Amino acid sequence: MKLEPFPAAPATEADAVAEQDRLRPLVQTQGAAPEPLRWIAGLDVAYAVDESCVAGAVTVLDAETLTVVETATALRSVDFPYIPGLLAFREIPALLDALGKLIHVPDLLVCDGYGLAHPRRFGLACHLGVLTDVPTFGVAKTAFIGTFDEPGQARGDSSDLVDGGEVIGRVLRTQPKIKPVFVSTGHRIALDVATGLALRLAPEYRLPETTRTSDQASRRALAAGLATGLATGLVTGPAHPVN
DNA sequence: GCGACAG
DNA sequence: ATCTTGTCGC
Repeated sequence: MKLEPFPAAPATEADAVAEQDRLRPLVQTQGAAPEPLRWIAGLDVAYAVDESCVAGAVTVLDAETLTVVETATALRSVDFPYIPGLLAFREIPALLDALGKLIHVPDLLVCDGYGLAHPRRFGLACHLGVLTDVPTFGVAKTAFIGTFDEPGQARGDSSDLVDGGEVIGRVLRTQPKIKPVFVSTGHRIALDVATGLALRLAPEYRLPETTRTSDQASRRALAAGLATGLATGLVTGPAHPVN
């Protein structure tokens, strides 16, 4: 897997937007399920209470059994503020660090958040996909942009997420009568394919096993890190506060 | 102008 | 995102 070194955090919000505009043309919005599909990676991050430190985690699941075969984590100091639409700039550094520690090469990356269903059609899932060139899609827990009709109440029911007259994602009910999740293409995979995979990854709970396991891994890594008093050896990316 | 706003 | 345990309900 390609692992482009994450460029220094943008110095300004405008620079970050420019970076997204520069990379957006590289996104591939179509694609069948990866073949072979053996290792599926789940990615998530956990923040310290003051959001000064972030723990990124990647769990690799066996595509057949959905059991975790490997976990990699990385701690970083946070060098970019949370700005809706620019989430990737604060989470990707830690996630790339964690991906770099993997022994298994993922055939698919499942992100926490959005891909094309983004103000500039370049959410975290697209960004990570372009940087790694691995098929990617995002699964978000809450609405961000777009409008949609309430999907049916059965597991597997879904409806289109629409914005500006185009379908940018899908609202998917992974469990009967349970609040749906939002699926959107990240890179090299079609929305229908991503939706099908997302459903497969959530056979028992509302969220895919990929996000459940990586969420837990990131929290453990953060807790362990804070306890170990890593306040000294934290990987600090080139500091570039915005505003 | 005002409010909303992935994690 | 994070602060947070038990508890009501199927």
